[in-house]
Amino acid sequence: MPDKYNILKKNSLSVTEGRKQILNLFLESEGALAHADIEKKTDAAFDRVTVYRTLQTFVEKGIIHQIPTTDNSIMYALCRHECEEGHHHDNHVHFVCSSCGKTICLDEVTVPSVQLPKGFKPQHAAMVVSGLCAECRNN
Amino acid sequence: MPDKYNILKKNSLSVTEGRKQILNLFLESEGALAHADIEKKTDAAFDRVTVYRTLQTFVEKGIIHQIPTTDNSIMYALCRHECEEGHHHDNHVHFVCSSCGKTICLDEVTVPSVQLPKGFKPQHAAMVVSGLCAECRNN
DNA sequence: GTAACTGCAAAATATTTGCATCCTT
DNA sequence: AAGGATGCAAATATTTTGCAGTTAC
Repeated sequence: MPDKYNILKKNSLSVTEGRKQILNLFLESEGALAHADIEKKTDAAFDRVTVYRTLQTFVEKGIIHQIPTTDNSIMYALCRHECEEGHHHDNHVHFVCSSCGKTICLDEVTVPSVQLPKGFKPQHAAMVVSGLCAECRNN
Repeated sequence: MPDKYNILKKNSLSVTEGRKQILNLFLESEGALAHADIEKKTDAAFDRVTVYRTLQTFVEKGIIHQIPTTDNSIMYALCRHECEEGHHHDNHVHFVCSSCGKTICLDEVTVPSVQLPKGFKPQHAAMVVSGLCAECRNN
């Protein structure tokens, strides 16, 4: 099982209180988190700037990945599979529930490849599906 | 061919100078535009607030659609096909060139459907592919 | 001890809201 | 004339930067 300490060490990052707690939030959360979520969940124990910098560092190291949104925010989620610096493997579909608002990584659903028009050279593809999650559907 | 006046009329919007010019930008542009692009291209002829409100109105009416990004911005592009209020048909793949930065609607490439885990009910899917566009590839 | 990390202050940017005025119909 | 749209001012929110002090190794 993933361990805060080892994840940080493996990425040659100093093990600090802030990084441990923020990483923990991701490990515990089933869904993706936005910058604002992290501030709330840590009860503003850390400076807003520290949160920005921590998220940026985690993305650069490939510990978390960004999920595109349509509302001027970015969602972040753990990279479950092997991610290295500069080489993310967040090649899975993301789901946003329009009822509860949760953003979930569907790790087992791979982004299908598409045939692009002549000349285009694809490097990365992201897919976000919105709708009702299993829980909200039954309410 | 699409006509500014008719597009606005059809959506029961008053035909004003700002709306005509902003709509024109979209009609002329081959790619998607961000709020900032519009300010630049109109040479700040309109108040920043007017641009916000115009974009919001256009999205609500289904004249343009939003393209999700991973950088705290939203790109907007014309809905080429039939879009009605609340019912967008922007069911095509978007391409972002990592070299020139352009965001392009690949109207002819449909977002493939994926098999979601049990219980999830999909309503809408967005797909953004990044890589090199046809032009940048040859440079 | 040194390099890396954090917090604070402040600047720069971006977005929203209210209201008076102007324009479209 | 009436309702809708715009511009301006101002409040709010978000993100970035520099630097000094603190912490991890």
